[in-house]
Amino acid sequence: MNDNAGQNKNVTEYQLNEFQNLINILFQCCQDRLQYQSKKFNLPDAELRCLIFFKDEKYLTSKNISVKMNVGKSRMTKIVAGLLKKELVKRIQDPEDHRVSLISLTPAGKDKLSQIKVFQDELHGVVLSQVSDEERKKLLTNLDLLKACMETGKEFMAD
Amino acid sequence: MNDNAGQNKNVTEYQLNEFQNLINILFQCCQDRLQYQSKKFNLPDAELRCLIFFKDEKYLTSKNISVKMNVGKSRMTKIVAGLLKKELVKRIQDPEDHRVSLISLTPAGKDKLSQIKVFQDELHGVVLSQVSDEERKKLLTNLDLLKACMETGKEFMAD
DNA sequence: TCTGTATAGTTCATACCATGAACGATAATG
DNA sequence: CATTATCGTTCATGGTATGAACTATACAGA
Repeated sequence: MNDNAGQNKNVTEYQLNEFQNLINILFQCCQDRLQYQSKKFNLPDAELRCLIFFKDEKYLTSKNISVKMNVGKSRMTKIVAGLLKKELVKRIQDPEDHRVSLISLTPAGKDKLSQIKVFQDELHGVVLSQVSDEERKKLLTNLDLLKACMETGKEFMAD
Repeated sequence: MNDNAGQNKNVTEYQLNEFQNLINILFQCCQDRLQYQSKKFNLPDAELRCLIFFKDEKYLTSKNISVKMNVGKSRMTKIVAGLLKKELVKRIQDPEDHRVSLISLTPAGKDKLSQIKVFQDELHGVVLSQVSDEERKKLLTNLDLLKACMETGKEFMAD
């Protein structure tokens, strides 16, 4: 194996171009969606994404979310500040540790979140319903495969 | 058709979740790549992407690139300024129209561009070479299908 | 108990991404 | 020639993100 050093084994020039092209388009679609929903819900994207983590959890700490969102804590301060100002979340002090504050959704926040969820489900439902159930299964399988491929690609980016 | 109003025809809850999950992961992978190559080539992402358009064209105008990149012209001014300062591109006045300036790569810019291309080809080559040629073809077909699905999804976002 | 040491969170400086309005200069058209 | 359109710059604004410095609290060990 790997006896053709430098050349990507078997991958044709055509496949490479096609792949790069498709990935770029797909990526752009995702970005367009983020921008659209950000405008639709009148919420900066980071704040919107933050809200979504409350789908599963009632209380989250700032640190907590910053890990999930993969941003620094200083950034997190600002995101939470934005949500507080819009009164979509509220915060209380953790009675067991005065360093941390527990963040949770206000009723308005819950409402917003459910609207977002409906939008996303509907949109992705529309996208998936373009094809038959048969093809859908194949599509998901292939996306899963692609995920694995890309995961491996990350090792290539280990500087 | 469409006799189950509201409900996305046939799309199961499981498929919906799986799809959203996969898309998010894939999107994140793409973002990670952009960030990595931006760091690797010591170039802001926008400037790097700008450079790539010179793969096919020798001369481009500011307006020209701004359309390709889908950004406003004021933004373009700044991106080009960054590349000029780094001496990766140079500009000359269009002799036929004094309003426009023609932008082209310097030798350093050509060099940078070719390095970027090599990196991207290698990375995507690695990703694709994870699977057999057979699967690769299926994968590309499915990505193309997904592209079409998403294109249709855009109509859903016609506010 | 006192003393590091670790952690949560804020503030500030910096840099990048992107838009939109206002503006000067230069075509192009009538 | 005057009007209109286009190219590009500048400026104000706001969103995304990092990293360093700092405060306050918690905790573990001498």
